[in-house]
Amino acid sequence: MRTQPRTTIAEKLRMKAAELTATERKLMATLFANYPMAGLASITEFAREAGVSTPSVLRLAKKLGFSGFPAFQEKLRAELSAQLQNPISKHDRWSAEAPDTHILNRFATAAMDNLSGSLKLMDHRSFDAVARLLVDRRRRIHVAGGRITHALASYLAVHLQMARPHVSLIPAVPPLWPQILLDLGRNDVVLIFDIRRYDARMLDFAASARERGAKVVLITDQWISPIARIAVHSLTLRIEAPSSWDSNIVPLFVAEALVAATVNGNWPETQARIRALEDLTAPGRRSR
Amino acid sequence: MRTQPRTTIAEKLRMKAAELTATERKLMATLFANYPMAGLASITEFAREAGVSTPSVLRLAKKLGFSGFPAFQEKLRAELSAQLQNPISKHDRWSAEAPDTHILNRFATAAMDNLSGSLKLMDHRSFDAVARLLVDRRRRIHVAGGRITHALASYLAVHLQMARPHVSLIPAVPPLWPQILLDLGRNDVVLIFDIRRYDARMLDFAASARERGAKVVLITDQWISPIARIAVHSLTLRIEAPSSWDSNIVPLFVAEALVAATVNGNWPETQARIRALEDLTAPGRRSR
DNA sequence: GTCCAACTGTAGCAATAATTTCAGATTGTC
DNA sequence: GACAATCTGAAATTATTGCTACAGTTGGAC
Repeated sequence: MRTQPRTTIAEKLRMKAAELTATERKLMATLFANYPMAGLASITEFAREAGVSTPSVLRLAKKLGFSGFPAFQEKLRAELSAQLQNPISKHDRWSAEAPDTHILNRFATAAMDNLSGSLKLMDHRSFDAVARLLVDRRRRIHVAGGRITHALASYLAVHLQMARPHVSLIPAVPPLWPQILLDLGRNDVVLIFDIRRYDARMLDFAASARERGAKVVLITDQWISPIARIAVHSLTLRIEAPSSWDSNIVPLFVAEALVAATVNGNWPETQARIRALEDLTAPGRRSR
Repeated sequence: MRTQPRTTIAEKLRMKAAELTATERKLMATLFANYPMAGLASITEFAREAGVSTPSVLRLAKKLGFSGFPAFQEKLRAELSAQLQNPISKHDRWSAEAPDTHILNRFATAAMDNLSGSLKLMDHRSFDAVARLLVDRRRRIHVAGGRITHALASYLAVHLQMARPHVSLIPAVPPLWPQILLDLGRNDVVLIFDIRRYDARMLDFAASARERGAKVVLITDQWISPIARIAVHSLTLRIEAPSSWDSNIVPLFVAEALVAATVNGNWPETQARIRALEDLTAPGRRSR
């Protein structure tokens, strides 16, 4: 006995996702945002919810093989009914179809715990102070990361470069560092990602940067890198994961939040910069 | 904020049970037999199901205080929707001191929504299929990303390299791609991050890779990159952020989950590999 | 630039659902 | 058995939904 229909509408949608049009994907997203309830209202309401026209809903229903909207809706009801009958399918799961022990669900739980843990651990005034440094256009920003965190540093640098001038990524190659240190001074900010398996050379680099007057900002894990003693601001995060390695989701989260804070801190200049950037990227056509 | 309406229709019905007429009790029984699905069909069907006439249904709805059948039905939907709502919303406030409008809290909320939304959008069987490809030691893995997502690709490549052999990062420089394509064949897997502002050159690359027999795997956003048509597996994610740019937290999440799945898929070999790697990293103290 | 194909929304029409009206059925009371 | 009060469903009416036709728009190919 099967409790779930052969192929659910959710599955059909995922299978056909590639061949859906932009409006149809809007509908798909709306439906998934509140599955399957969003599809149980009238076709008019569903369309309005997704911000598309009623015929678009109809076209999607037909694309999925239904004779019309009522048939589509009836299928949704049937699915829901089957799901409600089956007590095992606790709807409070992430990916309702996958078991709790599935790696996706375990990672999702861990990510949530890390995130909420980090926000409690982190001092939001330190965050604001770092954001102020990044907003200040007179300062030069250098972003560094270790072997694992270099990708994060790179990500942050790329985004900061879009938001403001004078941002550079410190290469992952220690022999190149001396010449960078040479030019550091009081107006420089060195933002370092240092997560356990702390790199001794990174500590040396941070110390030298500070000696030369640069402000060192640290993003680290709950075991706290030794660079914290040198840094003017440290953001401490939780990074545990159900795997052999730590999770860098929260560090990325902080990086993105810092970028957003930088952008918000001086929106007019950032906006002008983005415009100029787009003109350079697509020299042919005018930006809309 | 309450998740459950003050009094549900079920409660109202039980309270008023005494003053209901015989036909109305039939309706009540029918509704309870399959609560609340039975009431979500049209008034006609519900009436037929219970073996009464449509006006009787209407009278019951009015007796319960609703303006008409649609209002009654909407209430049922709202109840069900609240019941199905997943418990992420239950998570209490992040950093209690900072206001809700603080960028950290806003980002945290967005990240959570994206995560839960992505897990609904994503097909976990596709995820498993991708994981199986990554576990297979005979295949060569190539990871690619666009301008923004290159950092993610790099992150994934670095971690996969620790877990298994034959992993390479495709450089962010399109002129270098032809020589990579040259060597692609049936045993190659090309894993591409493509998030909106889709890169046309990346599409060409993916198409060429497929022509040569490589398996293309795509990680994309809810607007779905055109590469999806070429890929054997596509993972669709939600990436909206309260900022000028999209958030890459969820793509990173998937990358980490894929690494974990790869490691789990063949733990003995991975473990041996990590040991060997550590010996090479610290060449001075050769073990035994 | 021009064309073509695919996509999307507006507007009007047909189908169905929801509501009202009213006549018949039922029940209990004297 | 007659009457009144209440309940119920058939039929008619109204409101709304679902569907179709068509035309404007977009984006890509050449």
